[in-house]
Amino acid sequence: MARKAAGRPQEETLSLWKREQALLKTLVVDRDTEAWQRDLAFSGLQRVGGVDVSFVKGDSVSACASLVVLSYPELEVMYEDCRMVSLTAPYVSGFLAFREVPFLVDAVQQLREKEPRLMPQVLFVDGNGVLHHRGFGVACHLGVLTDLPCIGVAKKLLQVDGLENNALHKEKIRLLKGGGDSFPLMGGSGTVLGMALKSHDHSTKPLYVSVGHKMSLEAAVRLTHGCCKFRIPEPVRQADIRSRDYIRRTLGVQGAPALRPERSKKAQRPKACPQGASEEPAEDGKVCAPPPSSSPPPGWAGPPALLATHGLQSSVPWLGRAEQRQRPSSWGPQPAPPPGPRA
DNA sequence: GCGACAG
DNA sequence: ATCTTGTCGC
Repeated sequence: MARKAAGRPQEETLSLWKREQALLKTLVVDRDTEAWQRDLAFSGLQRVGGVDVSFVKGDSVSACASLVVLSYPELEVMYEDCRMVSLTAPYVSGFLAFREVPFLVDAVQQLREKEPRLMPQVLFVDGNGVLHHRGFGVACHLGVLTDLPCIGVAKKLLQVDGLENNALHKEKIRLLKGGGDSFPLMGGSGTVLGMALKSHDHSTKPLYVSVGHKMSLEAAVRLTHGCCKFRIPEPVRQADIRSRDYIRRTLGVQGAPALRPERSKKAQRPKACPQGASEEPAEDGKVCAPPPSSSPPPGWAGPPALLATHGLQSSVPWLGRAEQRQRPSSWGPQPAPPPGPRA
């Protein structure tokens, strides 16, 4: 039943994915768009989110996608959502978003519908933003589709555009003094694609931070440092820990290494965690900062419309209209895309 | 054959 | 991403 999401996609699929990335890339905003991002203490920032996808050992399709929201600056978990999913796309370097982003968008969408007040004001994404083969990594992709500020945080340097994890690079890392120290990662064209950040005093390996969406690199690096109790930013670390625990709990009992659809109905219940003593009626204009973030200009139909203009259909869902969210897998043994400028 | 390879 | 226990150190 569960098709394998293994093997390399056909060259034509990769070509379509590249076009999709190129189009959506035009929607990326690499500057600060929110007031709190420019404040030295991030005043106004109250909720930071993190996403991650963990995998089942011997299974190439089963995984757990998680979205967590933590309070800032306390960094305490106030919302957690873990769900088992069946991956449809294989992992291909440079196309990570097509494998993981559909489920993350779904998680954000569900939060937006059921607990809008817990919507994070920024999302930390496990992977790169503009530090990418074509300048559009998973953090940009998720940012554009959710319209949320996003920060790309990778644990390893993606060697693109002239960037190399060579002796010189390693030496620069060695020269980082304490937590918060960083150095720019300049691509061949002289553009700064990201920053290598020593996330805390006793960390040897740096973090590779890059802009995802709606935030400047400077603010992204500063906030990343501000969210690190350990090497990995707490939002992503919690998403990782909890998604792995979820897999252990789901597979631990009943032994068999198989997915269990019957039980998933009851198991995938997101939960809002009580925060300190804030269980209030909460009317709209309370202590909280203004709703999520700005919306696209009126008349703007969103990413799907842009793609349609160019004869493409979204490979991942979008949070606009329900009818847009149909079959996420359009790259399988499907007929043919709508008439358009194909090779 | 060799090197690269976010997660 | 995952494979993997104990061990050394603060």
